[in-house]
Amino acid sequence: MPKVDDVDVMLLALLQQDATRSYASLGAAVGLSAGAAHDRVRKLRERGVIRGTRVDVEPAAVGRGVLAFVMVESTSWMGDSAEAFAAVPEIQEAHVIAGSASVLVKVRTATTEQLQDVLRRLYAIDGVSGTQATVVLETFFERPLLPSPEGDAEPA
Amino acid sequence: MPKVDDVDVMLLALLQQDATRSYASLGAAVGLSAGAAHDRVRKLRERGVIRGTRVDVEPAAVGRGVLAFVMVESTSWMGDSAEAFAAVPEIQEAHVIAGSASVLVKVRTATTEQLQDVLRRLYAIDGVSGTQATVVLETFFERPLLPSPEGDAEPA
DNA sequence: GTTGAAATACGAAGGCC
DNA sequence: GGCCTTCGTATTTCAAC
Repeated sequence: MPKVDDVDVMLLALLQQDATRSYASLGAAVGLSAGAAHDRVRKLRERGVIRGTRVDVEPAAVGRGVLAFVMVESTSWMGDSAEAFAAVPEIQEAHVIAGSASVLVKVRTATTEQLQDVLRRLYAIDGVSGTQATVVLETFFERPLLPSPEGDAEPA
Repeated sequence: MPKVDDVDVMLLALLQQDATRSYASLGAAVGLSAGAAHDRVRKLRERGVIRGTRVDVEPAAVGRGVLAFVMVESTSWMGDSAEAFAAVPEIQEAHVIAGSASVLVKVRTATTEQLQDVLRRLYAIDGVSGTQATVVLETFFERPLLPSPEGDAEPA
């Protein structure tokens, strides 16, 4: 199984910024033909490096303007509780963490009342002994993993 | 300025799952022609409801296998420090929060050594008085805002 | 990895409800 | 105003080199 090389990383960075670009312009940016660029991207998809292509939706526009992070404390091992958290649709992310709390979840709701209701449903999960919610006042930024390619890929 | 209606939400949900779908199949899923679906999606982009289209990259494949959340405490107002956080490329998200800490950041690095280096750079930001890092042991899930359409959109 | 050709999808225009 | 159909064009996708 081949590794991700520099050209692959460049393609990934470009596609993280805008996945609607044509393979022709993609190839031109990294010094490849459209066919070769297409082939590389196809292989990145097959290998699971690219997990999918999705639109980025403004949360407030779909009634999810309130963002909060919740530390979920528990009395028992939570490693098998993924589905219990997934059953709460307002939870966008759930991570098992090292530290005093067991699980950290990222929650988006329309209102703080709905946030409170999510906390209630979190308490209802087996083993959950407490929650500590932190409401976000302002999001500085949310961005892709790879840095945007500022200089072009192909110097003379 | 028109609101986002039910059909729009369905389109957004489908495009959050897979933005490579054709407008024809998209339209079929919501009971519209390809042209009408295309028109709606174009307007959603124009209005900023769709902020962009991006590929979802497996972090471990690009040397970002370590995930941590860091609470950044400060002695002064951090509301104007967005660029200072943005200058650290390993920071994927930065949010101003209510509570004892001032800023919550999501960090992805290759190793815990690099995570330590990020903490060092956070301390170097003006006004930062302390950090509290929480390392993620396992990610249960990270998913789009809108629930996946399970039943089809067009019952007989 | 490149080139070239066929199938497909995009994106715009015009008419209809 | 929103939706449908049609058309020209660009893009994808696959073949052979």
